[in-house]
Amino acid sequence: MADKIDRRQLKTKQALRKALMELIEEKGMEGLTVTDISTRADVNRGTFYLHYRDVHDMVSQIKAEILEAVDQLMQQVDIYELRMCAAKETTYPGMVRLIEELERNGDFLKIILGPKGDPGFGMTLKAMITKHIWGKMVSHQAMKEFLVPAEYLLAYTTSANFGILTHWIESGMKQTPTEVARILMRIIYHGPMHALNLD
Amino acid sequence: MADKIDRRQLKTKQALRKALMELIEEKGMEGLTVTDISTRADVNRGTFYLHYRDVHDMVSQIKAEILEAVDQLMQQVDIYELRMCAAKETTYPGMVRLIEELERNGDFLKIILGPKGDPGFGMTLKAMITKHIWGKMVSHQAMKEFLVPAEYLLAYTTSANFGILTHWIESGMKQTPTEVARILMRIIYHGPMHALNLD
DNA sequence: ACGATAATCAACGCTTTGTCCATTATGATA
DNA sequence: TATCATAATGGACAAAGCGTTGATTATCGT
Repeated sequence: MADKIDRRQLKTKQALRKALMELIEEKGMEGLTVTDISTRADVNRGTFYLHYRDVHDMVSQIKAEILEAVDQLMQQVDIYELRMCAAKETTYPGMVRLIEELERNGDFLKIILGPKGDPGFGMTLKAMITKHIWGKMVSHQAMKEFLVPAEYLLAYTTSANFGILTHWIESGMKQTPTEVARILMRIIYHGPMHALNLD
Repeated sequence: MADKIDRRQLKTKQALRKALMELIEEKGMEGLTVTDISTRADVNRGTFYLHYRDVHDMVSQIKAEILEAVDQLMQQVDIYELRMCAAKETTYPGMVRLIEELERNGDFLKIILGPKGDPGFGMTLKAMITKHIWGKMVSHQAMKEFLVPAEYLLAYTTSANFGILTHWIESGMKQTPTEVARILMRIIYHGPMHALNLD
């Protein structure tokens, strides 16, 4: 962290990263080649190998950065506050911050979560949601007799909320993070049926 | 369809397909090579090209077959019967049939829906669920004022149910199709909160 | 200004690809 | 069963990408 001050490395890394994003957007992840990336970045092919082992390694590093940031923000979520805010029909600030972080990486996420992206990334995100949010909620309940196995309930809620977020991202992030947070909280707290206004 | 009676073609196709599944299971989709497949299948590499354009094309054909079958079964789902069965706490036969079809292709689905699989396949499946089941349900409701945009409600319910199915597949299909159908119908009809037994 | 090191350039052997061809083996059919 | 059609084989081809190397040049930090 301390000795990454050489501008030459930064410049080529930025160039490579920019080229990667462009190429992924144009042709998807499939058949993405080192030659392509370095050519597009106007960087010698050999130089690529001074920074990354291969294409997969490069993409992995970017994914790791984003996952790290998201994990930190999720860790700070307080379930009690979350429920309180939901009851009061206000948006929980921690959730807004989380969604803002997603928005910040919108271009990459849209691709990596899209049809030509990396399913493993989405699964890791889902696992985070379970770990930090829904897992805690369910375990908090006194272990009553569930009508369905707890693991399936977790799969349900986690997928549902993840689905909302990916829909937002894939449909072009037309709502503000605050609006998305409100949608999420309403469905989370009141359930989908109530959101349908059927009660 | 009528002129596919040459056993030679069938045999090599089967061999190639078997080899593909084995290799995917061992090394994932990444770096899957024509040479690998034909070698494993004990088939001349040139012969591969008599049947498929490349690896991607081969996988696509298998995906298409499964999607075709699933689509047909979904098309036959009758929402009214589905709701009736849910109310009576019985399992809707059409849904069981659907899940049985998934079970039949379990080995392939587990890989294609897994972390190294093809995200596009899952998205297509989700789109089918929306089209055949949840889309109809929501559009059936008189268009009341939803508390959240309808598209997000669809994203929620579709992802949720898809999440249950994938969890079942990824965790090794330990429940019978009938059991999964019951889990699905309970959560669908009563909502996740009721499934938690919190009412 | 100088030493360190990042980036370049050219070349290497290697693997896979997709496409040939002539030849052999096998299935369908009369 | 004999015959014709065609599926599969084996071998070769150029093209492309890979990962690495060594000598050289350019740029950075101090």
